[in-house]
Amino acid sequence: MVLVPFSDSGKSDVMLKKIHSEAEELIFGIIGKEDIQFQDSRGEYGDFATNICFSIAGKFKKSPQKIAQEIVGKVTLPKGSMISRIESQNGFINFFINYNKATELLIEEIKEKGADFGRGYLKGKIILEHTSANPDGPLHIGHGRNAIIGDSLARVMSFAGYDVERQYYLNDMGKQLAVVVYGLERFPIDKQKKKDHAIAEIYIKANKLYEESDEVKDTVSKLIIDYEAEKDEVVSKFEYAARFCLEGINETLSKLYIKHDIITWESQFVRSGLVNKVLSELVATEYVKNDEKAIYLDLKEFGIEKELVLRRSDGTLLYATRDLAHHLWKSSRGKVIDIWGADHKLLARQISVALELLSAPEPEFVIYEFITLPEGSMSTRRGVFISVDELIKESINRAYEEVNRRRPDESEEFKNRVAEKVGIGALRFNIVKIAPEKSMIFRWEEALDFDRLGAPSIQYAYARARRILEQSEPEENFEVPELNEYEKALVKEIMKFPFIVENSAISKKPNIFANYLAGLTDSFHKFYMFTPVLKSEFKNFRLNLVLAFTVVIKKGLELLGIEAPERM
RNA sequence: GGUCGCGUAGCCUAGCAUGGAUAGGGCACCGGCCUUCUAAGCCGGGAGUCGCGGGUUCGAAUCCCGUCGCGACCGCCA
Repeated sequence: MVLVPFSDSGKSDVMLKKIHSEAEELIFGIIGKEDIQFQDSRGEYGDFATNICFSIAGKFKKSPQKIAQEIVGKVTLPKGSMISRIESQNGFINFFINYNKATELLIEEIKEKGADFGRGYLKGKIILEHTSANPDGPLHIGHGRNAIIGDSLARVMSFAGYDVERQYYLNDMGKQLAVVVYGLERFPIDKQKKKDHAIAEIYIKANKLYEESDEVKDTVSKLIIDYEAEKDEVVSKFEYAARFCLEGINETLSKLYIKHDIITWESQFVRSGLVNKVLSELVATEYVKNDEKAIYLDLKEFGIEKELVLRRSDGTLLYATRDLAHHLWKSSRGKVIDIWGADHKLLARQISVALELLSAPEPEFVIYEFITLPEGSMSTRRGVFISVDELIKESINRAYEEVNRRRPDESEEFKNRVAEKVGIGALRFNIVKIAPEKSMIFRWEEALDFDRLGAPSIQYAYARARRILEQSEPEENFEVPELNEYEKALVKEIMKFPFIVENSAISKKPNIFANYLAGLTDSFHKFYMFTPVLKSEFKNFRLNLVLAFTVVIKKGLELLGIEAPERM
């Protein structure tokens, strides 16, 4: 692992940054300024290392081994250094952290900043769009992946310093919602069911009629045209249906602790005239082509073989055209990030190029691959899908069984409360920990995996730490003794926290953060096993260390939208 | 057929952007640890040609080329 230096070099209140700067200066003092990188080490190789001697071997006409030896021989560690030892081995220069000093500063910083420890200094407004499922039924687990990646990223980026606005783009002008509106006029809605599920039932039935009958197709087309023309009674029907479904969807999202700041309606960009404005601006470019009255962009020059149709020959506009206006609007508010499924990769490229033609900033896309069922792909239309609601229910049930088994004497209230936190946590974590570019096959036993280093294990580490602190409070002042290997490992993991926040935010990979949190947890469980706190001569110091850990792990869980139970 | 993504032990996965020292984990399997801060934990064990072939490099899981397998897309759908 290469540790990327902090982007804001002006801020040096981050421990690891301080230590790296010092290491850098020690080396520059001997060989002059060079482009230097540090990598994380473990075991006998110390805490971190640099391979600088390999890259300058040619320049100095000496072997890396020799250079490393010479540098290490010449270095004198200043008094009070954050580095305790420096060694050369195989051409690498290995550094050992002065834990005694670093730990004191680290814990003091955490106690001073509290939940703000690790907050980044990145600046700017981010418009992050995620979920954006069609209002034709409940979220299925594919939408769930979108929502969980999007929400986790929003949380991490926000903590890294950005001003993040979370948007849900509601596709109200498509065929799907029109079919739902058609269906609502012919079938009674099941009031017993959750709203989005009731809509799906209508949608599936109506869609069957749609596919079987040209007459129904015409009726639905008429609905779309009337909606676009803003006919009052049709508008109210569409809005009613969309809001009805969205209420159900939001209920699901809120169970996952996911909330959007604003909902944008596809239709609002038509109504405002922005879509037409975009169209006429694009028509003025040299890339526009006409073909039997249809208008499209020829983007071959940009490496995109498929033309982007903006207006059909019948004069109606397409989803992509409206989405261009939508993106233009978003980009006027801030830097745009979209969480999109892999099926939208082509559209993402087309949108990017078209926006470039409009002299608008290009959006960034986080593309995630599909979740499929063992028997094939999901489809709301065919009613073949696993809903997020189902997954939530199963996950909480499974969590309840676990709590009940492990804490049989606790109250029902306790079991239910813990089961919900653990169930939702496991669900979110199991999805966010996987890199978005990996396609997944959904298997219940994996989705309901409560094993080591998943969310329950992280939550458990927090609960264990809280249990210690419940029994004794750390004193304000503490002295750092010689640390054992478990304490060192724990301190080192905690030190990385601000780096990981920024790294995860900049690379837009919340899975990096999730994996870090598992590593931090691992170091705590090992510490816990071998390092008594309450019955130790270093009790006060260790209480302070445990306190620092709870601050960081709690914030870490929060950044993944996972609750940290005080007891479990 | 073309474009994009993925391919790491029986299964799942980290690392790949920024090439470095023994490829980290987890599940499953085997063997240990609860009179000591909650065992949702810890310790130990076996299991790997990093899909395959070439190239660049002092050094490749990581970069380049080729190839195979899987997925997504290639609508005047959304």
